[in-house]
Amino acid sequence: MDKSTKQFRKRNAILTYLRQTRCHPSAEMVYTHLKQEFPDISLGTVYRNLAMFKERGEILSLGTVNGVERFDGNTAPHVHFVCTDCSAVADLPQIAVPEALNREVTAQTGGQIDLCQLTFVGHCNQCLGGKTV
Amino acid sequence: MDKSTKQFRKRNAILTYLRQTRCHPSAEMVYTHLKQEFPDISLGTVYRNLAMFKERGEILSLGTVNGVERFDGNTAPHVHFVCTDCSAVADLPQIAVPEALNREVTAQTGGQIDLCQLTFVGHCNQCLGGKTV
DNA sequence: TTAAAAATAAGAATAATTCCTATTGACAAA
DNA sequence: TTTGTCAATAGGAATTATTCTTATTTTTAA
Repeated sequence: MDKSTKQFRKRNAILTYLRQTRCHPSAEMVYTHLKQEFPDISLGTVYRNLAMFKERGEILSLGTVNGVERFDGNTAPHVHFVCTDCSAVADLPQIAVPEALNREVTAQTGGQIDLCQLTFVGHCNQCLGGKTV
Repeated sequence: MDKSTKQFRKRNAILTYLRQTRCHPSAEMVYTHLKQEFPDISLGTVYRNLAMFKERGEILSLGTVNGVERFDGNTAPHVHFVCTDCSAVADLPQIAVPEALNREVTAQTGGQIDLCQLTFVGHCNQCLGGKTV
């Protein structure tokens, strides 16, 4: 199976876009973007493929922001900042998630940890009014 | 304004339940529970009051688990474990969120941090099959 | 070219949440 | 006690995000 053929054009475009962008898009945002290259793409295709990639662990769901699910093509562990005003999601690559926690949590719960999400929620500089007076 | 009057019976019952329970309920779960004491309560009332408490910072939204928003009456910073199989949400009071991070994130983003959410996502002991073979 | 399989489009269906409007309950003034 | 007013609520309609279904298209293989 050569996944680079035309057969998977749209599917691949979805994954490629998620890996390139830094906006942590929603299904709707992915749809709007791909519409430029594929005017006949359907929202159902976007949802279906996002669910498949998520299932396979090729992308991550960041949970919902103001009621809309957001995705991230960067599966490496990193931290996010969410602005509840404009719904922007930004990476905080400088902040490290303490790694030892996974083992500790596994020990405490007796369960299996798939991923660890650290998210700071607040208001971004822009929404606060721009200049820090 | 005396909020302990009959006038706010249902509103207070919602907050009281959220503070007492440890199940991190959804709006539906709150509704089902309060229905016992208030058979004529409506789901709209639950949603409206949850939104109000959240707005005021009296409760927290933990984000969605399998598409359903979950709430927490415990506003003290603490960590959660989410099972994506049975949608259970558990507290991990032993695990501390590194406090110094808030300042660091504020510095990096130039924004304002309202809260910091650390969530471990995986499968609980029970859903894994119970016994650790 | 034809058949079979996978991917997709389109839109219907569903589920969670929000909105709207009439009703109820609380309280103060008469 | 009655009446007026205002906030809280019930009930259901409306909305929105997401999933499901079915027919069509595309791809690959023969």
